[in-house]
Amino acid sequence: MNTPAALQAPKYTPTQIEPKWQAAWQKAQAFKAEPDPTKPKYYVLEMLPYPSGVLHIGHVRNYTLGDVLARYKRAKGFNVMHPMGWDAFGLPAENAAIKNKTHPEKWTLANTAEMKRVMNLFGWSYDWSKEITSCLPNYYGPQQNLFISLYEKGLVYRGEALVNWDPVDQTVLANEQVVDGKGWRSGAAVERRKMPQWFMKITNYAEELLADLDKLPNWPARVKTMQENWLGKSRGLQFSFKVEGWDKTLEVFTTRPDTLYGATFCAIAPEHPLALQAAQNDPQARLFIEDAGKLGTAQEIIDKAEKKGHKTPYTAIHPLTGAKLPIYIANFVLMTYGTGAIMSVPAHDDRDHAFATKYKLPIVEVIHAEGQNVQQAPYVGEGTLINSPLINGMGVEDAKATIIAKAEAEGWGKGLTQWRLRDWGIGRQRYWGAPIPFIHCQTCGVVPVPRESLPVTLPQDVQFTGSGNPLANHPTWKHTTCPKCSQKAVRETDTMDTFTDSSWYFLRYLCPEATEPLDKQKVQYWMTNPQGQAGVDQYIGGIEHAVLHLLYARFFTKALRDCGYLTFDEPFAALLCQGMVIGNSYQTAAGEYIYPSQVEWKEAKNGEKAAYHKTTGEPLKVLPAEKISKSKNNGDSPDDLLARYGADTLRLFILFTAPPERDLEWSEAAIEGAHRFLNRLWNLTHKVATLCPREADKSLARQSPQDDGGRLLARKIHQTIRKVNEDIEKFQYNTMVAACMELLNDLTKPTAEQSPQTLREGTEALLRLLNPAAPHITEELWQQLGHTTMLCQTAWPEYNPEVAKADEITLVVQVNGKLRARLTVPAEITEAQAIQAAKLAPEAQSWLTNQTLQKAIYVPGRLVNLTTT
RNA sequence: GCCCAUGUAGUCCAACUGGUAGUAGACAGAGGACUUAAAAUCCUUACAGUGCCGGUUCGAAUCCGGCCAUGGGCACCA
Repeated sequence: MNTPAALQAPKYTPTQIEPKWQAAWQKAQAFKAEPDPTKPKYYVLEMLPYPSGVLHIGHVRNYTLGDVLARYKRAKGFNVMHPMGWDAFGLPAENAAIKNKTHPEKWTLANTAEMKRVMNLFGWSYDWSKEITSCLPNYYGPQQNLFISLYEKGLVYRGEALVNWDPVDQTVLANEQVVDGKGWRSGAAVERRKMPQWFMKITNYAEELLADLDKLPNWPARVKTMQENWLGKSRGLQFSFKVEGWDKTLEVFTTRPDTLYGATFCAIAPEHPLALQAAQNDPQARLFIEDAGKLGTAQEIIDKAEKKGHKTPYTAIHPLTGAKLPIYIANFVLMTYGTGAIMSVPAHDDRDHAFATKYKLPIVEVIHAEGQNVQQAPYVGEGTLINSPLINGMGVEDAKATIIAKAEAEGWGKGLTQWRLRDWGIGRQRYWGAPIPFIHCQTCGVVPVPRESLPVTLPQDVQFTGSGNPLANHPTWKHTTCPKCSQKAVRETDTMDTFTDSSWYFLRYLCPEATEPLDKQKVQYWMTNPQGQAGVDQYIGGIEHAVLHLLYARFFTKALRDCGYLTFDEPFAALLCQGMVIGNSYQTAAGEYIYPSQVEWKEAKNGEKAAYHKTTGEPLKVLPAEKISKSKNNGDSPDDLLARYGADTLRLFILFTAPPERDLEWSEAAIEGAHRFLNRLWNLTHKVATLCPREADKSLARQSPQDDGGRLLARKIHQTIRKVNEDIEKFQYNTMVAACMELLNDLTKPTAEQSPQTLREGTEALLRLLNPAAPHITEELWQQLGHTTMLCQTAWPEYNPEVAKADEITLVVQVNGKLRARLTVPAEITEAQAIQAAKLAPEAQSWLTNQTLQKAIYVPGRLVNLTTT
């Protein structure tokens, strides 16, 4: 049905129109956001990227989701804040510095420039004047200022932590740098080592962090559950064992005091003082502790490792029975949890059972349940207490209370609320992070850097050898004088965990130029709502941040509130966690990761397909799909796709291909479909521009077309407007795009040309609905249709419920739950009429004859289910 | 190992949250039209499926229990 007009239309060339409109938006400053009391505000935020240098498809997904919302809300009349920046500190820059001899700052800033270039090609509607870069002093300086406020509030302290120590490189390793118990660079076996460390007192806020989850109805339930489990509030008994052969008592915490009579041994962490004591006269114990240390600090590794123990000469005296319980040093007990020691009840705990079986320790059943044999498998459920003189016959809860009361009365223990959450260790022995603004003085101790001397900046002339901490190794940087006594002193050489940078960036976006860390007025405008919930109105980011980043940012908000910077409790009023984009990774025999674009699939002799390197032809190992990451190179830069299809196609495709929360295995297979759709939209609009002259002030609703085709088309248009509205509000962007495709299918039917005015209205509505998803082509076509105001400054279309209303529905007739007939009935049918119609439905008759009707279930607008006896 | 999710045609996904499983929408396939031919475009169209086992219900893709597979997190990757 190509009309001459459509044939004459210019070809859709994204490479021409996309830069044109990007320039137009920039010239109009269309996305600039400043406080405006006359408009409701809307703050859309996407998680800021780590500038690896490659913008991959996961970013494209994240930022397109946010951009649809930002553009939609602008069209709805909101004053929209939509900023972007760079989480620019972190390990990869330092690794690159060691590998390529480039300075981390040079490497990082080159990466941000490259990523910003690509980001601009996508037409995301950011106000770039709000950009922050966390590795620059104008960001981390204010952060140091806030850090000192937190210190003054008592929320920062020095403590000790266990770290992965690489004895060859003399450096602390991140968990990801430990591979099979060895340092990834040096290959040396790691040692778990205790180090002085900076902490933030997040545990002060444990109760509030838990309680306030209830104030976040617009967060995904799964994220709240994960945070709740992470906080891990539990009620239990902390008590002490007297120890034979030791002058101190052994403190343990248990959530199962009811099983106290079932305790048959104790287990202590390899770093426990009693373990160290035992090691003094026992070389075997020393070896065991050293060996346990090789597991490193990662919980996963410790949990999965074979449970091992070493018996000490000490015994703990059971507080109720006086029994002597052997004390084992155990590789699965960690000093950083609770007291670093546990009572072990093998009959009713999985790990204890495995341990007891291995070392042939007694297993004493104290909770009985039918059909359970605790000698074979532990039983952790409810039951009746046995073998426990004080509490025999009780249930678990009563028994817990009784034991706690007894311990408190006799003074050997007390009931206690325990949290799984530990304080946040924020110090890093690395160069590429915000310097912790403190000075160590021999006489005055640890002294904060005076605020007027901030920022404490990183030195530029640094050697990156991979050995030790570059800041500590720098010849002059750390030497300074004490701000209190003016004596010679040294700077702290630890830098901050990069999670610190991302814990408050959403506030600094609102006032990137402010001399104070935060401009209270601006923060107040953008972060609070006269009615409704305070915080970022919609935060969007990957599910991988469900716990750490989001918990730290929540903590920071509460801490800054208590320091007087903020007036609200929670940073993010609503949260959308997009699913991961995952992809296979490809590895050469040498272990190098190859980008998917470099991979070619060829048929091998046995008929199966195998992966080969495109240029070298070398066979590649295909690894299972996982999160696209910079270390695995399993995501291509979308540059190539952009050049072939344009930004609008990519945006539309990524929205269309799956609902936002769902994980997505990357495949380009369906991208052609999105491109085809835009081409059809292009051709239709050019046809409409010539066929259907513009009648500026006639709205479709008032026009009420007379003919049937026109009326049906008008209905479809208004149903689509309604659906797109609903879908955007619910983030169902995939079905939103599908609805637009449906409308286009109707608009391109030959019959649509019989109602030119409706056809034009429909095309215009479609352009407006698609604008948030595909902003460039819709702007261009809007202009082609004769409009002079940009779409990004045009209000959202309204739908008319009268026009959208259906007048007939399909009524399904079931007999005993089985589909037997479909009837077409008027939309406003009553229940009685519907049941009557169902009983008379011809196709249902054979199922109803000689049957006695029991009841009729009516679901309005849907079905009637007739049940028989 | 522990915590949290997910599982529907050959593929990606719909299914108004317990009510017609697909004339939701696409990709791929087949056939046709147009073309000297190809690409592009348009038209027509087959196939078949709720991971497995059990339960609740008039009715289950949807709720419950168990299992399997996949993904995310596990505190120094971000």
